[in-house]
Amino acid sequence: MYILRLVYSGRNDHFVSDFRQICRNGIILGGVMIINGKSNESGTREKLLRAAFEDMHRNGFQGLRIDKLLEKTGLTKGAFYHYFDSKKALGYAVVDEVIAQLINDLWLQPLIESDDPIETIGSALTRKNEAFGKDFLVLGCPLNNLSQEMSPVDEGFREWLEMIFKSWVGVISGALQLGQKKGTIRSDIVPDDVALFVVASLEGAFSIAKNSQSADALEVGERQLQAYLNSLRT
Amino acid sequence: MYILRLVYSGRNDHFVSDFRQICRNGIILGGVMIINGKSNESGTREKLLRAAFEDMHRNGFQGLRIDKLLEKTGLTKGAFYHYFDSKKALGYAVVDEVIAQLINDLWLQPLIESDDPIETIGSALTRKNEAFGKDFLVLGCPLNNLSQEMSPVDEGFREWLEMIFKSWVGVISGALQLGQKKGTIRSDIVPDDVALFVVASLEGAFSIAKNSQSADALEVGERQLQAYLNSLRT
DNA sequence: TATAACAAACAGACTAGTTGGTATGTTGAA
DNA sequence: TTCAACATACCAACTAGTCTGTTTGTTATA
Repeated sequence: MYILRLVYSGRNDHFVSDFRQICRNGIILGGVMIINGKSNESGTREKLLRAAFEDMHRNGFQGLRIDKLLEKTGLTKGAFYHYFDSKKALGYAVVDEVIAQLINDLWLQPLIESDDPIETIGSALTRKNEAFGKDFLVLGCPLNNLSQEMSPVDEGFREWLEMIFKSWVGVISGALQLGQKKGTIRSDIVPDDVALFVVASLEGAFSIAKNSQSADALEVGERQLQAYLNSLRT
Repeated sequence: MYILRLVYSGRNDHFVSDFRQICRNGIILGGVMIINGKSNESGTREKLLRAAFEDMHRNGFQGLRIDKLLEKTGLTKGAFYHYFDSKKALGYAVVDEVIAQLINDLWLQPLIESDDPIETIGSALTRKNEAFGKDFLVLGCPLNNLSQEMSPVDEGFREWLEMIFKSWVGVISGALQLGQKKGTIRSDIVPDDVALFVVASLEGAFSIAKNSQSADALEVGERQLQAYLNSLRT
């Protein structure tokens, strides 16, 4: 297992090309880096991380209770504070090692390798629904949830999550730019703007689906998004 | 001041027409009703409500602290529990009397009276930015925030907020249907789906703007949304 | 191979501070 | 005198974090 670490440089053109390099090299390059880390042998840390992710997904970071986490995992305070300095450190680790990973696996990697961004986004939507069960429907997008909750409260969370959002938008934008170069995407659209709109409408649909606790909103949103994306084709 | 109370019937066609009636009559009709209520004379309740809304907007309902609220308003526990049975009752009241009101004033009423939905949605976006300052930018949409936070945690909140969302989507859909009848909106689009997509993309843009703490995302989102809406014109 | 020295990986009781909520008292107007 | 509208003191439950062990594995040395 590797630990993903994205650092956004702030310049989109560089960002995307650098990202491509990283994925080949697996090292720090330009604005983005991936640090290869080794997982803990014992599994205790991973157990805590996974359980914390689940609880945070359901109750938010502020709703996460360490005692409940330990009860759930069958571990103790000693074990917890051996691996994490504080509750906040655990939260950061979840963002760093779990949520960033999910976005990377589902969206970034496939898009970086893609020649047809619209087709790849569509397949990401499909894979999302296949990979994640009802939990993600009812509980919403972990990235969006945490961002909503923690952005006004904690600057550390906010910056980390913003980085992930920007990576996501940046990669979609890069894919659209590539499409423009190849002539498959209309040249009159602004890739950065469209990419942001894609992510926004997706997160919004997620949000409403979470509220209504049904797949309907998500399906409708994705269908409309697909229609919108198809209108970007030449 | 009146207290808005929306009850969604579940049928969109009925919903919209009924809603039109209510707004004329100000009484209970069909699936939706508005109950005229009188505000408390003393102002203490309103002071608590307003302060609670601000705190909930910033910290969420679970982050709202009664003690802090009382400190802020200069009131005491006695005053608080005189007007509200519990913290949750206060939360419900904020949804019922503040948030629903905001959505109603900004979106529902204007759209119900509108002949040109696309133009009206655009003007709502403009008015939104004028009426609400930076708070709404950094703190996000109150409806979306609370929905995100409370939907998985408390069924009461969830249902109330879902009702507001459905009213919002329903009214947009109704306006689009009217546009279709008048021939100003393309007949091949599905009003319900488009309406949901509008709300979703708007909430998503709000969400990302909140995370990045800048108006950029919101402006981009709204611009893209406008472009999308214009493509629905005949 | 036996053993001392040491460190990582926990276990579990305890604490200081916080939180929503209650019980009882006071006051001013009708 | 009655009652709404508060004020104040207090409580029980909860919560992140600490402190002091104990067990288990590793490593150096005789």
